[in-house]
Amino acid sequence: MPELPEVETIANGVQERVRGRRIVGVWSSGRPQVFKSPETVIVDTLAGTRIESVRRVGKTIVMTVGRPGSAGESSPAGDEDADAAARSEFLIHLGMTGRLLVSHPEAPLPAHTHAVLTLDDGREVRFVDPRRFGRLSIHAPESAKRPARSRGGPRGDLDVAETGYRGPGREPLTISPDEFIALFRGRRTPIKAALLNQSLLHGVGNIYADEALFRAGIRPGRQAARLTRAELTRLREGLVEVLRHAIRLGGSSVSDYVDADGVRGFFQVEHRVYQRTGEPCRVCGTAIRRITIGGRSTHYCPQCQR
DNA sequence: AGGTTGACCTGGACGC
DNA sequence: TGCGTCCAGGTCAACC
Repeated sequence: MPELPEVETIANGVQERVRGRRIVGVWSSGRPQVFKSPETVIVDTLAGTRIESVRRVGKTIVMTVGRPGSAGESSPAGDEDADAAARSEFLIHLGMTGRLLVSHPEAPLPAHTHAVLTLDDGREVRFVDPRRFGRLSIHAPESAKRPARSRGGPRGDLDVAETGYRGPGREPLTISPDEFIALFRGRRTPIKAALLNQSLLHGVGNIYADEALFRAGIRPGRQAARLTRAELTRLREGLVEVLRHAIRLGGSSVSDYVDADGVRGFFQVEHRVYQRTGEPCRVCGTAIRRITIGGRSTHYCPQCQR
């Protein structure tokens, strides 16, 4: 169930713990389906690098590493291309059950561990995923194929943003109201299915899609293209509200799933409809209904959502 | 091309 | 107790 808020919390928690550390060893399990890039590429790319940052893009954790000694760490101004070449991005997708742990080496290795990064202080970053829906890969920087000069504008940090991993869709937390509305123009699919489409908005999964539709008072089966501007405006607001609320809750419990060696659940916002089939709506008391849309269980209040 | 469906996985819940 | 069955869902490939 890691969706945007959980992934954001984990990325922040891992970054606090490992930023600036050097990766002195890389181990992988050899489970083929977990590795979207060849394991040898992952090992060769990461070994000996320094962790510069860990951030979230959609549902993906992006670990940016630099190769010390080359231009990576601090190069003279005007050498951005060399900078980009010395930098790589390690993409970690947690799938359904993936966890990214920062552990001391003496902590027992959990079952279903697929990759371990050993840091220069002895700690380990461990990727654990029983169900193996998670994916590990190296993002090939686009600077290599980028045309000589990208369209004007200031250089520097912007350059990193342009060449770095951008994800398949738009960011729900920063997209403008007009751009949000435009995403659904002409979409004949149910709004619930459109919310789950990562090439439109990335980061929204089954839980927050249901919760956002409830807050906006919209039935999940409504055709996306038929929603009014007012409804889509409410939907964006409901989505941002529930995502931000979950991120706030996650901040206080981050150590439970970044530092823990045992299995812990992700934090739960108090769901209003998700997995509350048959229970009374918290607003009107009507029994929450469950249907299937796009092969996913979908929960809504037949009274509050129209 | 947009839309829809099923496969991939395993642990946990449930029924008998 | 133990076995079988079903369900959870993010993403991708295959199909319409």
